[in-house]
Amino acid sequence: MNAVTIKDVALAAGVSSATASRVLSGHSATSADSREKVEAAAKNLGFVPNAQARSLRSTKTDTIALLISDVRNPYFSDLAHAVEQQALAAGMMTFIGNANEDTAQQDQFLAAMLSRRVDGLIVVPQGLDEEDERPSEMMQRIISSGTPMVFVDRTLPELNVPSVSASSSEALGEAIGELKKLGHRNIAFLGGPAHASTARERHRAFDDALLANALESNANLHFAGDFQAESGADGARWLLNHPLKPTAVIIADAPMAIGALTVWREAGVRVGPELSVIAFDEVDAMLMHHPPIATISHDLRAMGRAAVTALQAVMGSNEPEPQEFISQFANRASLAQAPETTGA
Amino acid sequence: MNAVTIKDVALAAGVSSATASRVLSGHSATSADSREKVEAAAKNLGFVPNAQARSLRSTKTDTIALLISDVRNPYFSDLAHAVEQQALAAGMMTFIGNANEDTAQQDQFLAAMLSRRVDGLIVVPQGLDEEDERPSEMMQRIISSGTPMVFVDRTLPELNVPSVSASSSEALGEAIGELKKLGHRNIAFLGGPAHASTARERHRAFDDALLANALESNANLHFAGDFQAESGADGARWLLNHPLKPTAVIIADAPMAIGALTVWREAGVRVGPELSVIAFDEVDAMLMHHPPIATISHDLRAMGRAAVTALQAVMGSNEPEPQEFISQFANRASLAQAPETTGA
DNA sequence: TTGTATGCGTTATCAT
DNA sequence: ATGATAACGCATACAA
Repeated sequence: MNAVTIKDVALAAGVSSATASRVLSGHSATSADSREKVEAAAKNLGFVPNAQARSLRSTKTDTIALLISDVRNPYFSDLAHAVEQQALAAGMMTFIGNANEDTAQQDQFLAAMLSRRVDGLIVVPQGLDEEDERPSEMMQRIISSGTPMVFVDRTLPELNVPSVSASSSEALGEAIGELKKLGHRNIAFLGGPAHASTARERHRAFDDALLANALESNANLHFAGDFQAESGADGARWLLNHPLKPTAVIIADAPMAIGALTVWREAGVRVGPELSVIAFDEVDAMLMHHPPIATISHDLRAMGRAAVTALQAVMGSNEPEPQEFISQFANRASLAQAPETTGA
Repeated sequence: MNAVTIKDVALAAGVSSATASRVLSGHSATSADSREKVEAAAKNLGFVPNAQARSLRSTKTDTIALLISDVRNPYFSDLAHAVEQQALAAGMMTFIGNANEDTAQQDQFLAAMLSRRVDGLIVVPQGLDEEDERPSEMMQRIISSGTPMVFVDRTLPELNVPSVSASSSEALGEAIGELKKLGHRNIAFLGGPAHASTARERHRAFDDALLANALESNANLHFAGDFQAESGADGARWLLNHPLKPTAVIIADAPMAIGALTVWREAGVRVGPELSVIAFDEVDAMLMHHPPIATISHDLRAMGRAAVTALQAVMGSNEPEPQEFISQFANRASLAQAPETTGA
């Protein structure tokens, strides 16, 4: 059993617990002699400092929390990896939590982190409450607690929390331009849930891109999903039955794209020749698909790093500069000439 | 700023901090009257208990740690998700850590968890030290600290730690049987690193399955990778240049499979007709591939749940029953008749 | 440079 | 059922 405290170490080293503490935390001045003795004793006894006691006293934990909305979405696990590595380099541990696209789970994790007095929070926020359209009580509690927090990927504009996000306007402009050049006119959009800022941004950018390319925006060509695979499948079926027979489609995230592609495969729709597909998020599954799916993606490593940097600024009570990353369009074989149709 | 402690709550409620504590932690008997007052005051002041102080005193954290070897591998993020959900149901938080297939990172995370006095550990262990073939010092320290720990997925046989693992013998038996029926004789194996027990188990089961199907085992048909994509790519090139011209291949995990499939695609090798492929781990990318890749997989949700249950047994100082999950073979279009060859 | 003493926020003990 | 008080393990102000 582990009951070895700093007192035991001090005793074994023949010094006071204060000296032992000073040696082990490496701060104030200590003599070479005591350093040697204390370090030997600590190693000998297998001393593991109690982080609870330490940070209870020093009011810092050297730990940040990262809340993502879906661990199983490779997009977010990439982001998590980037954040973790960057935080590690800055000497901080990262607690990764999963909201599961659910506000209640988000709040539970945030409560646990608040209770554990993490030094800061990096959050992919869930949306506002459906009923009263306000941020969750927990969000407000965090803010009034003064715990440093930044948003990453998504944001809640009404909250004035520094955010690191991405802009897909340019990429979508390129993408739609390419589709138009190939002869597509009816382009559908399988979007995410309106409560996610990224979903709204992508939808808006889609409409803007149509406009910029002198194509008509048609609300009937927008399907509202929820960023999960099942809703992508629903969207795929919706598209197959659509009276306007769209020849191209943009899909707002990878899980939805996977759900949709599965349906189209089963329905015998040939992606590329019969239906041009562009998906947000460049994950393995997009590249393994035959033909490879054209994607719009961002540099998640950079976003993760930027989030940590922004958080550090807040922790040092500086105002971080708002960061926006520009998405990239990658053209691939899933785009092809629009098939001849009787439609517009 | 958040400086509201239980004392503030007690003061506002007009009771002692002891009573406030009793109400808020829900244990001992309290009067309906004080319960009401304390809860009101706590809510009012936005009281968030300090978990550090709490567990410093109570020597429990209601928190377990889960160490996986690669967050970005969907296999492990599925496992993480299952563990987290099950732990949540049991009232425990989960700290997820990432070893990045690296012993040093593993040990760093374990040290942090030990220092934070988690109630228990669920670990996908990295292998033994390359030089002295012994478990890392940190592993030994954990064991001698008496912190409850179970291994999941992989194990270290020399350590006598309860483990939850999978057996792929049956599934590989079926898989190889199917390949033989299709006329394959030279079947290659792209394996994982010998330090991972799962890699050894899969390799052994592969050899056994050849034997059981009256096929010859040939060490030259085994390629040693490291479970990462790049080594899968190397393995794919190795296979293309192999003198025996294998017509079928088993790949030990999803990242390696993705690396390999990418190489074969670029080399113009038609998976299925020209090369039959079976991959461990059923992830999206395997199903999106054209043709869909036959897989051998286990029920990760069940494994995750079993790991939590086993850990709870250890925490209650019971010996958990060793658990072994049976892998499933899923036949798919990536298997086809062996092409005519001049080889054996 | 080192030791003594105090406090971080909470819960357990021992009274009442 | 409740209150006063000590204690958890560590870091720091102060004194020496």
